[in-house]
Amino acid sequence: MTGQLSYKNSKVITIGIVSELTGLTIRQIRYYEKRKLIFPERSEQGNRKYSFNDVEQLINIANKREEGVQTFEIRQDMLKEKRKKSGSQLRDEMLRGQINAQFGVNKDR
Amino acid sequence: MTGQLSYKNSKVITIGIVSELTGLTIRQIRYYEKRKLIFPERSEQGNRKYSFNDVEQLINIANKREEGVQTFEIRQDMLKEKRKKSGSQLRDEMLRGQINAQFGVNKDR
DNA sequence: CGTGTAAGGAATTCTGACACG
DNA sequence: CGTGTAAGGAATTCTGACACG
Repeated sequence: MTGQLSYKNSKVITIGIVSELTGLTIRQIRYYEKRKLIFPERSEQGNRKYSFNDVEQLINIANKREEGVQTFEIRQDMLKEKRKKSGSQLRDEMLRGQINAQFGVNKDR
Repeated sequence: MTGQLSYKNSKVITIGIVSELTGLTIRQIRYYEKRKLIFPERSEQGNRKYSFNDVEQLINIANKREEGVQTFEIRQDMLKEKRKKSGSQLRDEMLRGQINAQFGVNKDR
C-alpha cells in the first residue's frame, strides 16, 4: 500500500506554497534537497517544482527532525524503504506513472 | 461520477504552471476568471492559486472555445451542470471537502 | 468579445556566502 | 549539522489600459 498517483506525483507546486503547506522555511526545504531527501523538478528558468508526494515527504521529514533524527539517518531509512518494494509493486507504480505522464508539463508548444 | 477529491481541489498551483499545463496564455486564464468560468484562490500577497480541478476545467474551456463557444455560453452550461447535481451528491462532495480541508494552506503560523 | 502587449511595481525564487555551533 | 540572513540579480505575477475587431 505505497502507491496512489495521478495528481499526487505531478511536480507543480512552487517552493513558497510548499513552505506554507509544510510549515518549513524555504531554507529548510532547499537544505533537505541538498541532503537528498527530496527531489523537486525545475522549471525552464530554474525554479523548483514539487508534488503533493513531496509535500507529504517533507512533513514526514519535519516530524523526524523534531524527534532529533539527523538528515543522514532519514536518508538511510528512505533508501531502506525503497529496497523493500517488491518488483511487482515497482512495476505497478511505473505503469501508473506512464498513465499519468499524460499530465506532465507540456514541453513543446 | 463527478467527484473524487483529495489533492484535486487544493489550490496550490501558480498561474505560470497552469499556463504550461493547459497551453493557455496567462492572459486567457485571467480572462476566464473575469468571465466567472474559473475561481482561483489568492495568496496573501494576491497571487492566484489554482487546483488540478481548475486545470481540468480550463482544458474543457479551451476545447469549447476552439469549437467557437463563447464564454457566456460556457458559463451557462456550467451553471446548468451544477443544478443537475442531486442533494446527496452535493452532500457527499462537501463531506470529502471537509476531510480534505486538512490539506488546505495553513493560514496561521 | 477575446486576446495581445508595453508599463510600472511588488513579491518570488535563485545561488553562494558568512554566521553560529 | 542545520538553519538564519543580507546580497544581487533574474523571472513571476499583478493591475489597468490601449489596441483590434
